[in-house]
Amino acid sequence: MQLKSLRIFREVARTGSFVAAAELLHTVQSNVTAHIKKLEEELDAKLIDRHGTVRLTSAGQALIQYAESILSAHDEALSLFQKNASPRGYLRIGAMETTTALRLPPILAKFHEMHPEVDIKLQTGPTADLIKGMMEGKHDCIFVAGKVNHPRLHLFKAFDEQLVLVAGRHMDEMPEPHELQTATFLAFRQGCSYRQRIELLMANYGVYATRIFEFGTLDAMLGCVAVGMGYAILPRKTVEAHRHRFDVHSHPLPKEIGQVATYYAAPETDTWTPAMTAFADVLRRAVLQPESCVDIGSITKNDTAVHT
Amino acid sequence: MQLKSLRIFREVARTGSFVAAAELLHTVQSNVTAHIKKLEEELDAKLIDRHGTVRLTSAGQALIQYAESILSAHDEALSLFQKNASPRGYLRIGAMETTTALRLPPILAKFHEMHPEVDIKLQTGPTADLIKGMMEGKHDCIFVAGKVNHPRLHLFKAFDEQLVLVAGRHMDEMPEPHELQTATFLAFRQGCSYRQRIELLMANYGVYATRIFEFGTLDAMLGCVAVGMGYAILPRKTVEAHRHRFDVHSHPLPKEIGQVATYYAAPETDTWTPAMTAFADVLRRAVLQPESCVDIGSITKNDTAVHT
DNA sequence: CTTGAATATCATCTATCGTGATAGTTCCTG
DNA sequence: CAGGAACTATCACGATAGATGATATTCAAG
Repeated sequence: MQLKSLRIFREVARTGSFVAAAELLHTVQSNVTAHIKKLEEELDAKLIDRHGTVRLTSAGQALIQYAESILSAHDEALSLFQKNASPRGYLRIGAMETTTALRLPPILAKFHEMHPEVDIKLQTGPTADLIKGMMEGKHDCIFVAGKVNHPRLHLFKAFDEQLVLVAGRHMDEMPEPHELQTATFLAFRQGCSYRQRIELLMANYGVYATRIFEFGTLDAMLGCVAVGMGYAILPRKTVEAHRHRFDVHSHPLPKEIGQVATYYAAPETDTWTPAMTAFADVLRRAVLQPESCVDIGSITKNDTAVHT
Repeated sequence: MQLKSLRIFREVARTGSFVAAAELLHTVQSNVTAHIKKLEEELDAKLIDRHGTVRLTSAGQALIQYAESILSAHDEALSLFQKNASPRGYLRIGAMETTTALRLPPILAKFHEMHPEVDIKLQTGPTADLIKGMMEGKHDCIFVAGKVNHPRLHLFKAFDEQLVLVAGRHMDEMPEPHELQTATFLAFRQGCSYRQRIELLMANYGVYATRIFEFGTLDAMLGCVAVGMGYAILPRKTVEAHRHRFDVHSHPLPKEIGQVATYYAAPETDTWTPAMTAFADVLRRAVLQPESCVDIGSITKNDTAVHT
């Protein structure tokens, strides 16, 4: 059985005529006859009663239901890959907690506005998990800290983040090494690249054993930092965006440690669904012209200006 | 896009190997490659990541969902026509009110017991409507009074019915012509063949204008006959089956009028669904060996023997 | 770097499909 | 009932696409 045959069969059933079906499907009548005949032979049942008026037999009526569902699924599948059509289906994005909180909302909003038929599935996790997840096909694309050194990867820098040391008290300058050595650090769970920065920072100060508490969410972490539980390392914009809710203070990290880029990574473009292509377009445009998107970072900066 | 290609694609996705898929589908590896390649060209997207381990890309994962639904519908359609498999799908039976009430229950019960996966749709109506309905494809098969003189019809006698004159009072012999002439007859609506018998009977008696009330259901008709509203003409077994509920009396009609056969009619066998074939089998067996089926007629005959 | 297992490519043969001409229906009309 | 119109079936042929086996290439592990 062939999809072509089912298409022809359906058209014959709809129009009630072999000739009409042939014209609508841009072929000739004899071809219609041949396809119907082939179907009938395969199923060993007359599907169409051709005595005078063309009508479906019982067998034909039984088949037409399945033909409809097969063909509609087929049409849907085709439309999913139609390049010029509005993209549909799923888009499974993986992103770090901080990126999700700070950077993605305006971009996702813009994307959803432009392509409302795409179902977005956003999953957060540390960089290492995200990369693994994408390799295993669990994410279509990911936002991670730093470059991913993997061949055959579509990769571009999405955001520049300035990391700061966050504490519950005001800091005029970086804390002394001995102070940091005994301090507790709050970080996301294993795999978060910012966490590696903590260790890098400590190493700079000659400190190698650090006490690190793990947190799953940004809110929990900032809440604990605010009450003085310890230090955290986070993007400056993230801290600023939340400062109106948490009484936290920050101090810039040395440039070579504090500068980190968030990259957008996805498999090669020829494996993309149209939804992924559309998302990459929106993302690229938002990154190049940040003004065109609502930047919640800048809004909250103004907000918090009142509080600081 | 072709069903074959989707089958191959699904198998590759399941097994994670071109070679394994080829073996399972009884073909060669190069053919698998070709089909996948064709799909990828048609959709203009890489569906499978062949680096080391074979895995679906985002595009592949998007497609596989549709492939599954297309193929499962296809498989269902095929199984519907599989001759040796247990029949499934719909069976739309049309039958006269009296046949439905008296003859069909044991047969339908037997059929349902043997083929529980078939959905039976039983519709009642007068003979003329049933024939029209079947010609229009609304019924798969019908039970009608008398032969249907149409070529290309599968037709066989299912039941012999003995028609009787039914009244609310006892009749030692046929009522006198003048009695019948002024009487009211109760019949099913236009198209019922038993109704024609009334007119035939009247003509025999030289009566041409008869007063006929129309009823939609057997119960309503018998109820009205019981309270003396008029006469009815019905199969003897039908009357007997209901006599314990209605106080009605009957008298045999003259043989040439009273003898009527119920025929089973369906389009030619090559238009049948397996469900229809199975039903015809059950029916034929029940007709040939009435004992093998529970005969509600005979049961109620014993029941009513107490009442008469 | 080599090896083995897997996929891609290629040439070839075969089966299938689409086409146009023609033959055979059915139904309507006079 | 004959003739014609409209439709479907059949057929032969050319084009296309599919299946196959041999061979080349790729990839990852040792």
